[in-house]
Amino acid sequence: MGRKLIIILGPTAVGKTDYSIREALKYGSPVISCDSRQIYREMSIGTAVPSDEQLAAVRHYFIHSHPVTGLYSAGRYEVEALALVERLFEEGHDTLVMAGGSGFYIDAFCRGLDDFPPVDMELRESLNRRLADEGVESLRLDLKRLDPESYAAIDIANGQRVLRALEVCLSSGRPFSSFKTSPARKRNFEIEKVGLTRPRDELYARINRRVLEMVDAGLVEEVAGLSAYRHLPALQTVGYREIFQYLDGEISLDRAVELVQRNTRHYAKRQLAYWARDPEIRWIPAV
RNA sequence: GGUGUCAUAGCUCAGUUGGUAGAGCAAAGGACUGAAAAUCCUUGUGUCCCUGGUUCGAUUCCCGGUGACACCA
Repeated sequence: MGRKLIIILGPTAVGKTDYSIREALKYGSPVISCDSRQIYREMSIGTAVPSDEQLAAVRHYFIHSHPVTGLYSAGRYEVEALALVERLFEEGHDTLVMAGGSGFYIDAFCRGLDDFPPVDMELRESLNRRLADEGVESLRLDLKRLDPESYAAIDIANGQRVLRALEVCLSSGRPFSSFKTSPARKRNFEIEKVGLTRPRDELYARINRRVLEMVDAGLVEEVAGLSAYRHLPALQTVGYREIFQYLDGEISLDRAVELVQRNTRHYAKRQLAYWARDPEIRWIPAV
């Protein structure tokens, strides 16, 4: 019997959770979440994790599984999710269900990332300070010298990208580009990608409504309780940054809600652009 | 009912000494190899309220209409 893994993807608020639970029940599979924010233990309302009933109905992995204080990444997800999937297949599953909206994590899982050296956090912090103080140009010049190939290939207007390439060069003593071999790692199971779609106006209406529901459910309290962590990458998240601004007295609650709605719409748009070029996805209307 | 002000992009408005227009926001399109709900790039959107007049030419000036707002009755 061939082993198969079905990935259910789609923009935020399209209806992945309901659909994935139905699929999981059909195959007797757990749901393996692929969501870069729902993995965090301390975040619930603002990340729209499945409800308690849904979590009780089907076993979920990578929901509330990691602390916000630990640095997470697509690379770690690739390793951890692959190990889990391997184990579940060994235990006798022949069809598994994965669901999530983090396109980069899905790609890391399906195709793999190259092996880059581990990041020195002190180096990253000092580069971040340089980026803030001196601007991108400063980092750009170093990258041009150390790794002209990356300099030509990456988006040099993007400070985060320039910083990443440079930190790999500096910590390894080798050009960032020399690590990129794009191996397209083979997986020993079949992968089927199913994309859920809705008309744009319907999706946006669902997003707007869900943000209001989050506020009713206590989003402001959840965010207030996380203020000690607000500078961590995990909290650089739609729905959290805007509420922090409200709690700081910079904007009204109404304005914060509007911004969360708008930024969530922008996020959905970015997700759709990311997947638009993936020919492996079979798109079906969400119901 | 009278007087005045206004009517331009989806919204808020700027502007054209008469040569058919531009900002912000909203919106749309795109990039992506360990921060990815992050980060970065690109782009418009038009019966200039309607009729008529003056003019080579009116969104701009004039007459009338319609609507909104303010004040006076």
